[in-house]
Amino acid sequence: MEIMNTISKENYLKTIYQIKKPKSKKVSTAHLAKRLEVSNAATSDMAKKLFDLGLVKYQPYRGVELTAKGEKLALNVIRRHRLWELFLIKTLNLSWSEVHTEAERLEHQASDFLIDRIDEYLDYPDFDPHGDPIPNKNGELPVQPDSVKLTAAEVGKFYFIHRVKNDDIKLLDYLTELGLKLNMQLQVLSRLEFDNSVRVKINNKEHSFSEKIAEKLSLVSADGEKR
Amino acid sequence: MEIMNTISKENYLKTIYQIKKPKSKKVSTAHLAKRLEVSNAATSDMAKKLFDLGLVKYQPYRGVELTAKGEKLALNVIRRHRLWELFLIKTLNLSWSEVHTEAERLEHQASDFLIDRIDEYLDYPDFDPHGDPIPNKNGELPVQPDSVKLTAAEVGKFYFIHRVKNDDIKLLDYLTELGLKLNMQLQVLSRLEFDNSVRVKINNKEHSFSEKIAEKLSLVSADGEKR
DNA sequence: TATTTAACTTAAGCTTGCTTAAGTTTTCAA
DNA sequence: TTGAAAACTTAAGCAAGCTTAAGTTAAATA
Ligand SMILES: [Mn+2]
Ligand SMILES: [Mn+2]
Ligand SMILES: [Mn+2]
Ligand SMILES: [Mn+2]
Repeated sequence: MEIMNTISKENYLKTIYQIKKPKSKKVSTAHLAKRLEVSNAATSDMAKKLFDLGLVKYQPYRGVELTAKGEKLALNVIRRHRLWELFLIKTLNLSWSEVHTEAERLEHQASDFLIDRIDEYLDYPDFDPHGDPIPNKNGELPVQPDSVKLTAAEVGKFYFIHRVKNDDIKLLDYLTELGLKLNMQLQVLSRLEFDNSVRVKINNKEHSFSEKIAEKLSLVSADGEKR
Repeated sequence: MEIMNTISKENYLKTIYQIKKPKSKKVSTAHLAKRLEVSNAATSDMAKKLFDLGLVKYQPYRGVELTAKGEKLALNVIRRHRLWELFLIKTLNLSWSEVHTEAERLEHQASDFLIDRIDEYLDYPDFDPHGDPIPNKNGELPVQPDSVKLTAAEVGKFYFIHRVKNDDIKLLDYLTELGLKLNMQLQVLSRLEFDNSVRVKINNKEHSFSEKIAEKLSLVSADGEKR
């Protein structure tokens, strides 16, 4: 078993990394299948191949887990994805959702050389346009600031928008439409007990977000900073 | 037979377009095979598939020729390639050969939307970094200026470097090393009858190019222009 | 024009990454 | 603790894009 690096394998590794929980790092093949929109049979099959390549631990009926080698490759795909996103936003000024869609395909192309040049052009950024951390070329993640989800933010306090989960393109488009951008300041006005929706003030405009949306927004405290 | 657009098919179409002569547009499967570095059997096989898709005319033992539909697709791949090249040169300042290698892979990725945004960013350029014409989104090529190859240029006259054939990366690197850039002015000093090598002056430095190199350089007359 | 050789195609078979259908193994509720 | 249901895997098979080996056709040459 030698060599690898196909688009399909890269997507499996990346997705395993994205799905895994911090504690139990095991990912069921069925869960993987759902995310990748392929049959369960296909993921079982691939699990065996990735195992033979030393990229995952795998025991039938017990799910997969990335090995150190597999995780490094996964982080490299993620790095490529996020650098492409930031690069396209900086140069072509695309929107959150547009950039994500393109990066989904470009992440598998581009040599390491090109990615490093993009990294250099962007001055070695720590975060991508959604606030997601960008692994460096050694696969190390930048230190992340303390953040809370909007669902858990304190009423009355001021925050900066630090990260927007980009697993749903519709949401990204909606937030873009509202004029929301990363690093904007935000004040939590109130939280409705009935449905856990949150009222916030951004740029002197008030917005109400459902719990489902609030869950996707991560904030860092703006205490002692410019208001 | 429906749908298409795989990386492999795009490369076949592009290569057929690149190989074909202006008069007889037929391309032998063996010639294609050599250029694509696959077996003859593989190109015969693919010829049938492209025929079934209505992208080439093909009769066994008679070579292939692009249909209008096939040519349009080929030009679109070429458009994507050349816009990527120019975009990467403009933003990241890569060299001729670097940019060509990356574009070779990126040409198959990127949505039409992204390509149009790159086109817009570059202000709808007519030529790529090697002086190759960039088809517009309808597959139309820009009007090309009258040019001569350095092999046929007049001794004593002044020209601008208009185009450098980029089918050999080693050559591109060599020319880059010499400091050659597109649109530079050049004077033909002499031509040696023995081997058809040419002496030229560029930027007040003299260079001698073999016939093989001179053939790769296209020039436009600099008459009546700044010297 | 006949025959040899070069050019090209077809046949058979491989790998990758899928699918559906037919097993297994786990899990969980009784 | 047991058996039905859920979760997962294996088997068989397909399409794409290759390969090598065995034809076939066309071209060149005598
Ligand atoms: Mn991907
Ligand atoms: Mn992102
Ligand atoms: Mn290509
Ligand atoms: Mn070019």
